[in-house]
Amino acid sequence: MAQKPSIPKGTRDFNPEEVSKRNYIFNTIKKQFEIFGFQPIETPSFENSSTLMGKYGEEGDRLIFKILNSGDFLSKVDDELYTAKDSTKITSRISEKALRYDLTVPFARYVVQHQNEIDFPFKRYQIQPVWRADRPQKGRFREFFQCDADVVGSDSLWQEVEFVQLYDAVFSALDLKGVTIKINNRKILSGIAEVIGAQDKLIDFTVALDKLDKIGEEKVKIEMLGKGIPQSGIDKLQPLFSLKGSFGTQIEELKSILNTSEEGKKGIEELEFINQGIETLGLKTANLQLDVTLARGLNYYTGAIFEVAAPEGVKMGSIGGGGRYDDLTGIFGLKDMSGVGISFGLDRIALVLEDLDLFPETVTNTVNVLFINFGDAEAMVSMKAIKQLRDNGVSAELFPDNKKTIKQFNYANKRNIPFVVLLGESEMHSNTFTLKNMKTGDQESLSFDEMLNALQ
RNA sequence: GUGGUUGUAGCUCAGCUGGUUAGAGCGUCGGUUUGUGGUACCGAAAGUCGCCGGUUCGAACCCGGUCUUCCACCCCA
Repeated sequence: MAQKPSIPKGTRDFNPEEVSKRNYIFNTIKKQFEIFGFQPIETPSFENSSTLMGKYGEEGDRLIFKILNSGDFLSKVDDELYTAKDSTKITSRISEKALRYDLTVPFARYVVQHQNEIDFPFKRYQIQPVWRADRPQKGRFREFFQCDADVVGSDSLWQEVEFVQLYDAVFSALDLKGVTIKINNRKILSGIAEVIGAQDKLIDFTVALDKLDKIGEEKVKIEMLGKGIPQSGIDKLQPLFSLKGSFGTQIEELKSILNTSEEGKKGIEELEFINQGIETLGLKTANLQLDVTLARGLNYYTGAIFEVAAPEGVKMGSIGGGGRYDDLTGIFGLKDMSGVGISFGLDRIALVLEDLDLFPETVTNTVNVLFINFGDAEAMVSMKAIKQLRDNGVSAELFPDNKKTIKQFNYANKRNIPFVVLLGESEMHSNTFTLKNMKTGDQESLSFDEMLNALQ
């Protein structure tokens, strides 16, 4: 055997069974998106670098796959730049395009570019692959699918309520019960930072706070101190570390912490509105949980922040995330356009469903009936019957080669084909079909119409 | 990007402290007179032991690099 070919790290091939399973998830999500009134769009797999660079922070820029210019790209690099070996500067000269990193920024670009054709509020969904030059881990790939639903052009909090409902609807439809939808609000985080005198260190503060359940209270405090947050401020945070209980009790606790911060109070109001909406409307299988340590996507989120955790006992990073971004289209020059959206991590959801064995048995499509090949004369008659079966919506096929019957039966077994038709010399003469049920082993001699009836 | 980990037939793995022609199970293919299967029996094919280089009389095994796997950090779906 020659040297084995391979695929780049963090990418995957999908076999027929895997594709079927993934399509099942896609279709379920898509159906709910449409039921909720979202419309599909697609954007190119690569964008101008200038569209993407700088939108995800320094870390994000590093993880964007850059596409090398065509032609003699080095000719644009002068000797001085070349000798300096400054990767960042050289990159901007030799690469002007980059692979899509997420679906939100391209969507913002889309909205700005097509603002005159769009009827606002615009509810769009988008299911496409994205690429990140990350180091792969379990559930972390360099090419993966995101399923995004966003609304732009409305700052109504009913949208947030709707997105919580949408998460619940999708995960319920997938029979993935007990997911936790965590919610937080950027304004609360800003408010806390304000109260403890660390407005200018919001990101450092939240990054540290985000690690609370992972590294514990003490280490979080140490990290905050290290980032220059004063001890007096950290002391004020004390009630936050022991924040527990229901949505309502946590809100009360937050009110007392944030009573001096206007922004913080605004955040609390927003959370209460969303929570009240959800309490009244109810959720099918998901739980909504306030989590003040949740701090994702702060580079652009301005209000609500969402993250979905798999049901307890499943070891997996978040399977969904999202939030409100008042200023997103602002970076592309369109002011005062508020947006809010959520994302489903298809690949991780697939891993979780696999883990919990939640895929329906019927997801894998296989042909319904295989005709055994006994030679060209018989095959011709078989093909006529197959053509009629197909015209009637029955998936059927002929084994292409006149191999030993035992081989043909083995093939049917391996492909999980439920029915086999034997059409040999005697059937040809009597104008009948011997239909065998491969599960039960039963077989009977039928006319075409009887066979069609049995297979439909 | 940092630190660690993994890599032997299609798949899952074995291979003792480096020593002659690298093994097993499953799968594949062929056969048990090409009209009946998923279970039986017989037989066969299949590996530059991830790749490159080094140490050694000799390396799947030791050393270095590189790629890959998985994990932690970072970040994130």
